Amino acid sequence: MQGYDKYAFEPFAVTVDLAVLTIRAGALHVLLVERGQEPYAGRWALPGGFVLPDESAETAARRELAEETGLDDVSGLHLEQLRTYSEPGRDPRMRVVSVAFAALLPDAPEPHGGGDAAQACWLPYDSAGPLAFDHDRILADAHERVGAKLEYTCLATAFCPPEFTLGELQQVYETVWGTALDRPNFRRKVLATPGFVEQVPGAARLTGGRGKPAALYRAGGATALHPPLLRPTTEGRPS
Amino acid sequence: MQGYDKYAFEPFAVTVDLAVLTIRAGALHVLLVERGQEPYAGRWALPGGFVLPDESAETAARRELAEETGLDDVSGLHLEQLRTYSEPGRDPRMRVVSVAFAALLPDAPEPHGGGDAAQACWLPYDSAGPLAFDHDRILADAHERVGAKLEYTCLATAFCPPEFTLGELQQVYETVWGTALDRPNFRRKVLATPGFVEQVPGAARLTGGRGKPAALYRAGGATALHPPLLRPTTEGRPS
DNA sequence: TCAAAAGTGTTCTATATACACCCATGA
DNA sequence: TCATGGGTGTATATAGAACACTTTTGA
Repeated sequence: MQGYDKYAFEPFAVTVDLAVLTIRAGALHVLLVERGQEPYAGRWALPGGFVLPDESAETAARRELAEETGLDDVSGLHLEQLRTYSEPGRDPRMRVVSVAFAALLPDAPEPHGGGDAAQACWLPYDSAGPLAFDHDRILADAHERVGAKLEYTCLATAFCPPEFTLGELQQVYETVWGTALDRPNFRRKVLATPGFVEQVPGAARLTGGRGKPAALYRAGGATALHPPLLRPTTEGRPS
Repeated sequence: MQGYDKYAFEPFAVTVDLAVLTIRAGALHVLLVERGQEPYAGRWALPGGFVLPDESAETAARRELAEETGLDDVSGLHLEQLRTYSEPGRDPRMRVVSVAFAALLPDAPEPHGGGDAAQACWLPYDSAGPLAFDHDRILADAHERVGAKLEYTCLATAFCPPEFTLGELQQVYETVWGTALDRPNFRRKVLATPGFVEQVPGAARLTGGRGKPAALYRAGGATALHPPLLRPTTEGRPS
């Protein structure tokens, strides 16, 4: 750690990029902004921005999230640091090191379009065409990470409103993983894990217009899932 | 993304910090360097350094690893990005954003002490007292991450030399997790996972001076472990 | 011939899976 | 009364844990 100040004013910009995910109408959606300037003008990109001098990356990410979504209170939302992307050529203009985050939202309010972005909206994950910069990679990493964490953490409730049915919780798993799950077995697994969910006494909600009203649950205090809820064998997932 | 150049010359330094782990005499060890200057002069710290203008964080980490360990070829070693630490006050001198990595080494050559560091050596993980900066936290995060990845990836072979016995592989798990495992069951699990290890035909090695010589194995091609090799229930591990 | 370490086999139990079935509600 | 979604029960297969046992080597 000699020569500490030698590179102190090298032109490194530090930014955050956010993969904001939600579930709308049974499909995974991403919050994207349309770029107004070169490079990649007119292309979709992940929302993000500079880390300010007195901010941590997490603080900057939460600020950007609030700006882009227009939500009053983003303090309770799940923000997960993915990794940092630092390849020298990832931004053609200058050296930009970007700390990427995944954010999980329960309901999907229409984005303000406020903040920096020219235009912001929710797009289905599958049709989120080629994005600007290396954002395709970041988005794929976010999806993979979230999918993996559903297996061994209680993260799924972050996609749900404060009160939800077990059917809605199951839909989170099915949507993120892209596989169907056996409802009775899913139910047993979830209820057998202490602290995953806790029932709201007496409450019930009609989900599809028809059918028996479903009991409502809240997120419990647990964070880890023991034993894990493994996705149906995909044979050799990436690490 | 307006005002792109506004903060371009804000004094952000980007560094890498490495938690270099190995197993020596059945105990987890960390590579540490002694700081020669303030702040934290005389204290142990994780090796690390600045990301150069034309490097990615991964490249910088590998360069630092080679400098600190004095190894010729660090290209095959496992380097894993942990996360980025960016709290404004983490270095009292200036704004330093650090990308942390965990590196896993098979055998433990005595470090050169070359490169920047005044002195470098291996210390047992448990007696790696209070480190400089937020390096205690980084080291703990590295341990947790490696422990978790042993469960569902073939990462354990990264701690082993090119040819190893199943007993040595088991010792990796036991050392990192701090728990004893049933040898017959461990053996079956490992051999039942295709591509985890492959036997070196005819080769055998005497391990403890006495006893039956153990068959030798090489790391296989697989990266993921299906089904996972879960550590004995610790009830509610962190996410 | 004993201790130590490798390797094999067997039993018991917990968990996962795949269903069949019943319940409550709106159309 | 039928379709729809919620909730319960149960048989079977698979995987994990515990432990007894055999094999091969050096002292």
